[in-house]
Amino acid sequence: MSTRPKRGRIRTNDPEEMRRRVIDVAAVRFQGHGYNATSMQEILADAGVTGGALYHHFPTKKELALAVIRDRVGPEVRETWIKPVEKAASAFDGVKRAFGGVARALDRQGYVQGCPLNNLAVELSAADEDFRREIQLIYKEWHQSLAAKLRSDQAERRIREVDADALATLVMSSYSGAITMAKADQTSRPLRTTAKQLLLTLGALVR
Amino acid sequence: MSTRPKRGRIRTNDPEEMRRRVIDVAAVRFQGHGYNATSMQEILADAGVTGGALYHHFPTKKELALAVIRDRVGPEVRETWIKPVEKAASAFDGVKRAFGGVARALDRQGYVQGCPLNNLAVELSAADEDFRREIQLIYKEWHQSLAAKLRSDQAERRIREVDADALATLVMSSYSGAITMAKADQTSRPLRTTAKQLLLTLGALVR
Amino acid sequence: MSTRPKRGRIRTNDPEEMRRRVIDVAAVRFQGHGYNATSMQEILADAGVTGGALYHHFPTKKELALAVIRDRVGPEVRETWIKPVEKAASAFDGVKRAFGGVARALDRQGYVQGCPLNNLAVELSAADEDFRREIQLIYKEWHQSLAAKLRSDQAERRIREVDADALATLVMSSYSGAITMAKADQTSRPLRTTAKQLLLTLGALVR
Amino acid sequence: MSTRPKRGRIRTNDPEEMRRRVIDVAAVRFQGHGYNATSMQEILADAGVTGGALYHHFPTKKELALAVIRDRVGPEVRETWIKPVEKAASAFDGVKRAFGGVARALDRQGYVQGCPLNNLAVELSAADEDFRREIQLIYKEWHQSLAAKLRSDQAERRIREVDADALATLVMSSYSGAITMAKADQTSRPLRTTAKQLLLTLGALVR
DNA sequence: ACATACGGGACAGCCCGTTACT
DNA sequence: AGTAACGGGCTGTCCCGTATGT
Repeated sequence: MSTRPKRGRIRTNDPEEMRRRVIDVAAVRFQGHGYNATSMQEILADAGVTGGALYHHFPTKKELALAVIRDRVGPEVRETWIKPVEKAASAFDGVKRAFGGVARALDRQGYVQGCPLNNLAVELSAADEDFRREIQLIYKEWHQSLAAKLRSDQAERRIREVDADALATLVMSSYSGAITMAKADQTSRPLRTTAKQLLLTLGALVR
Repeated sequence: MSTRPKRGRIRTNDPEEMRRRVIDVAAVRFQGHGYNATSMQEILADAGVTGGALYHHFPTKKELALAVIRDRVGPEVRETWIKPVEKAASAFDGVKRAFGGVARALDRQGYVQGCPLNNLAVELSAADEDFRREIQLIYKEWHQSLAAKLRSDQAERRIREVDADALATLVMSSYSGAITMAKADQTSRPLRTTAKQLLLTLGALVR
Repeated sequence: MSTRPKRGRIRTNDPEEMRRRVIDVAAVRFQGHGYNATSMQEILADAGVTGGALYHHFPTKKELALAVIRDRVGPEVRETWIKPVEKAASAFDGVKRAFGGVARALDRQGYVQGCPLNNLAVELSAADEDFRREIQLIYKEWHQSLAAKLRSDQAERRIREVDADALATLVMSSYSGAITMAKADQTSRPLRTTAKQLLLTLGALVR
Repeated sequence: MSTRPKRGRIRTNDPEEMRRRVIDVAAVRFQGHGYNATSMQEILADAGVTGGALYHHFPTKKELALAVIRDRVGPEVRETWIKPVEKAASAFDGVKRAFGGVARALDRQGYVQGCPLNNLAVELSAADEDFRREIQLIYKEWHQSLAAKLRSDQAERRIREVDADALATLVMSSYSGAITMAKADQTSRPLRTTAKQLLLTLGALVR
């Protein structure tokens, strides 16, 4: 009547930690190979977790992916775009920092996996409405932060009048597309070139 | 005692047509659900082709996908971007037409599947070098056509001096990103907004 | 509104029994048709086991075959050769019993499938090193038991001096070859004839 | 209306040569991986022949294997056993030469694939009566040549009276088993040891 | 909370053989 | 005599999810 498990595995009974580990691994894999090309078994093995444990926390693969989007992809966009822009002296400056930060990160890694938001948006948003909604929320937050910065620039008369929403969209579009092209090129060049040319446009608005 | 095959289908021995049918179906599916989410069986059934026949023409799924990229995705980019730009009076005009054409197509369809090049680039170019190379070729062709148009505009003094290559990259980036966002929005709006704002930038160059 | 599974089978969660059933069926099939001519589906169906269950216990066909060699072929050689020889009054007697036992078994069955060790050794030991190693272990154990018996015969001066290792090898060779020829003949005759002639040789050693 | 083939392959129109090439390749593969583990496609590719051509000469895989047995395996046994025994001064001498020849051949090759007759006998003779019959014919021929030599030795009073048929069977059994064990050992040792010990037995008969 | 055992069904790829055609 | 196109069916493996048990 011993209570210890029959074989190997140590049982930690730390649900928070387990959840975190699983999501971390899943985030990395979904980012690296995509959602469909990643099997639950890969995640299990990598996280050092058994099926029972995982399915206790995440009843389906989809549920896990939604958690990844909410708890990892969202925060990452906030970290790489929203915060830098908010802290920056101007929208121009914020965009420059964000692009630059990502480009440097790509160069450090040596290979280009692309942006998690972009990857999942392309792979999943047409296939499943729940995924799409969750992804869309992040795009919205991102867009709002950029538009807000542009509007505050205008309010403080640092730049000429423009359609802040449209310009924010252009910034996001060009970033997203650039990172896709960087992935196809396996180089940060498209990202850097796009940044340079986009900043020329933004710079032209400065009074 | 009939002499026709007992339970088989009628054989036509028309390899070209069979190849065409398979690639067509595969192109649609890869575009709609992505490469990994599409099973060979789906393609078989949809194309009305047997396993043996398909295997004869495309020994692996990858081989089929490479054929799709070469024979369907490439031509489609040529049709929607390269030709319109070439025929247009100016780069500004070409970009406007291309964006407009795609936006109208999206609205006609009712749902947004995204751009085949973009979808496959995101899903496959980090996972497999052969895919990446093939995709990259299309990007290159697209970029060259745009840059060439910009340079000819400059040569004919229709626009101010700019870095044609960088500007072409920006156009491609913003288009690619816009279509991704349109997919996440299931609406042509991000595409139209991006187009509007991008064209403002291009318009500013016109003398 | 019953609470039992809608269409599934009853689950017993008896891994030992399930493993046993699968290995039993596999052993019979590998013996009857050979490893390569036996499909996993045959084994599934015959053992009344689902793919998932089998995959859980034996991730590959090879793994299953290794288990068959260890848990069925080895014991069978022990039963038909090693134990009879150990229990026998002399090596001569042991060899006689072993050959006789197998010959009688063949006649009872009506058809000759050969010796499992021999069959797998021929089919697999050149193709895969892991198989070979596992098979070789059984040969070694067999050889040791025979040589030990011969040496004890010599020690007790029941037989003349001979190279016990070499003689043990000859016994094994002639048995293995005889059973192969019995298979080709579908008759126990080659086995009986070989036994008779081999025992003449062994008998000549008796003082 | 040109008559030349559309693509690559050169057409030689030399049926004899084609047949020979196919059988050669098949013999090597059946010997190396076994009948069931060898695919027709491997043979096709290796022989540089198309499916149609092969199936023109051999309607089924089985038919091809039967041809291999008749035209390659049989002759090889004749070459390695029957002729050496016939030419030898005595049965003792013939057996010595045959074993020695094979052992040297194994050492030259570096790895042990076993004896083609033995391999096919084990893999196929229980599964298919046609194979068995064809294989059995070779065993019979082999047996007759050995028994005849032993009888002529007796007639010329070189050896004591023995049951020539039984002794021939023992020789064949021990050779067959020895080569199987050599395969499992991936060494010529079991063959050499068996030969040594068997020749002691035969030597004891010499007057 | 978590681990093992298990259910079914799908996956890409390969099999042997045949048929249309030159 | 020989080629390429093609027909179906089957292979081993792996999938996601659930049930049982501790």
